[in-house]
Amino acid sequence: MAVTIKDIADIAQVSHTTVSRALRNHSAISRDTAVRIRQIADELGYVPNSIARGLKSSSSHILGVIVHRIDDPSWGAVVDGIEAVLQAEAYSLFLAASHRDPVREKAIIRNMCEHRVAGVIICASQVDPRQLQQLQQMSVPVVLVGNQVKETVTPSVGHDDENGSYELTRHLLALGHTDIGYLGNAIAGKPNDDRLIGYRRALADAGLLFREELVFAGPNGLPIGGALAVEQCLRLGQRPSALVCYNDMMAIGALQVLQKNGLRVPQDCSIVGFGNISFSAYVTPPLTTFHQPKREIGRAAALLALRLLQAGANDAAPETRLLRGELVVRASTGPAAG
Amino acid sequence: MAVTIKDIADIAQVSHTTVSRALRNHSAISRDTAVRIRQIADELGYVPNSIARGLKSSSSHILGVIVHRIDDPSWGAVVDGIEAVLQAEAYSLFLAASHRDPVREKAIIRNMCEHRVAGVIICASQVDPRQLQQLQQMSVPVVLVGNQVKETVTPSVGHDDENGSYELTRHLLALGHTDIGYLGNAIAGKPNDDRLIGYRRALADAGLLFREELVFAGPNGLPIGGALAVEQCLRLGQRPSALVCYNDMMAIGALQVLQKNGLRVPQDCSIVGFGNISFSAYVTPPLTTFHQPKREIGRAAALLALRLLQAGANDAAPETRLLRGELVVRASTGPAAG
DNA sequence: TTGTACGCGTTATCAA
DNA sequence: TTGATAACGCGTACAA
Repeated sequence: MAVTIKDIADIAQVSHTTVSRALRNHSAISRDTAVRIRQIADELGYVPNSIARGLKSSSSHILGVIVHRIDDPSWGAVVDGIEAVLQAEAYSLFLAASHRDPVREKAIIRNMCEHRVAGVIICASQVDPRQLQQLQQMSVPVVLVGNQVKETVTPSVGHDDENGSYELTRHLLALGHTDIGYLGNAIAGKPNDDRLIGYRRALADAGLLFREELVFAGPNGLPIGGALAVEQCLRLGQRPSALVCYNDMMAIGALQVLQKNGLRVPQDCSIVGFGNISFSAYVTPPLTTFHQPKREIGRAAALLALRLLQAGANDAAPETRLLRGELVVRASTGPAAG
Repeated sequence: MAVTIKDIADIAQVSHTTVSRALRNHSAISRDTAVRIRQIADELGYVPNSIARGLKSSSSHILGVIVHRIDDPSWGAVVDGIEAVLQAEAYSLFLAASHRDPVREKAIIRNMCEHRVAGVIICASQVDPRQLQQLQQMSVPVVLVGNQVKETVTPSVGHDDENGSYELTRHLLALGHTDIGYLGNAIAGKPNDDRLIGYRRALADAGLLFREELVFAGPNGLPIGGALAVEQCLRLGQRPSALVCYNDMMAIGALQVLQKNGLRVPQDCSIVGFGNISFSAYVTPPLTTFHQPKREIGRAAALLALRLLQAGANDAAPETRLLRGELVVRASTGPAAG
């Protein structure tokens, strides 16, 4: 059994109240007793029980974070940013992975409610609105990261997908490309839509027609998804001189397929990713991409969540912050041939 | 304020004791009242307070996990494996990142003690023994993953570094290589030592002399570390025909430098990594490496931790499990020239 | 400056 | 089958 303030009180010959106050630097305690009590506490190896404290104060100092997968290079940095803020603010982090399974997601949210988390940050999830309701009913503030739902009344933090895609496409246009394809992610929802919109807007701004036949969709956002999408593209006889990919992983998969088919990148086909995951710099050729400030997004989400739960959830203006990234030009893009 | 069993009791006109029993399927409760009470609980949206339950039962159903960084491709999968087991066993996961900072690490462990975690899993950390003592004093079982300390009395799970390195080196030897270099990680400690041992043993078994001048150390286990190590190697005029790298990230960095210097891989120099991170398959050429069953390691660590805390920490035989991986041959290795 | 008494939400013991 | 009461460890009015 762990040491309690009562144990300390017995030894110090005072009441447990006095011990409680002494350890929490309460004003109305004589210096002598405070010092004496702290020394005893140290000797006994006293560690306050935050479960008891939480019960009393009905606040857990825990934030829940839900991701799809923990070993996902695009989200690890976001969680790392969240964790950094929480650690600085003496909050703890409850992490759970939904694996895109609604049943699991429900169980996770239930579990977090049972543990009375002070807030929840949900990453890139198409959350069932009923789950959110559950949280709101317990007046647990929720912050979405990389919101995937169109109409949102929930505070969220993300990056400007449309802008990123616009800049990437503009980069290719500036290199003289006119036949630019888009390799999308069929299961991404809103981010994919937004990136497609940015791509189309850039084309339009350059006075180019949008061509439906240059848009392909992979079954997921992994290298295999990019590989399948580009294979479909090649099979249909399309040979765009440049490809905008939903993300870096898909671009990497597409890159491999192009090279396997004897196409040189960027001489025969330029290619851009999205996200600037660390490995995008290490493929051959290094990938031109759009940097998402992931750690910053995580930090912003955590700060927003903390602010919401301090505000008492009453004046929770459903704020949405979009952080901007920046174009990272590497060697996978080059001038259009001819 | 959330709904409590007392609220339910008031409405159902019973005592809160009865409510507690009804909700927990206690035997001595009439079917009628049980059903009635459960219905009221549902209507009110009752969610049990596990803080209160934890205070009463002095068990938190929380496991703490400490990693260096959350966005680390080598550890994400381990944590994902841990999380999967915990979720299945209705445990929650407390995640914290130490960033190799002893001060942070201390604060993290303190925090976990305050939250009365049922157990702690520490990943790849050179933990200060005094911290472990703190945990043991609270009789919190600890499981190490990828133990970095030589003499261990703490249960741990890991992979067989020496064996992996041995197999990789043997693969190169079988291809006819005799000048094989080793690019180590200066800050890795035991894993690096073990991998070096495996490399040396393979050389010895093949009747080759170990040559100190073919061993180089990078300042870290990142691509830049591999790049610096191989640059040092080249600068010193050494031209091994094959390189064994501490891990995949270093191998990727080294690969880039070799190619930048006009050396073809594998024709001029074969190279192997370690770990089989997902991206090792997507560099050019795809990397020959040694697969570590990371998710399995995570699962094993979680299961071990749960077993220890159920055993009551008395008969905690300091078990050490080493999972074996397997050689993954890709295109970065080829026959020795000549 | 210190102590008494109570409550946070739940479970367990004992009695009815 | 149900209820009254105590207890988990801590914080805090209120009293001394």
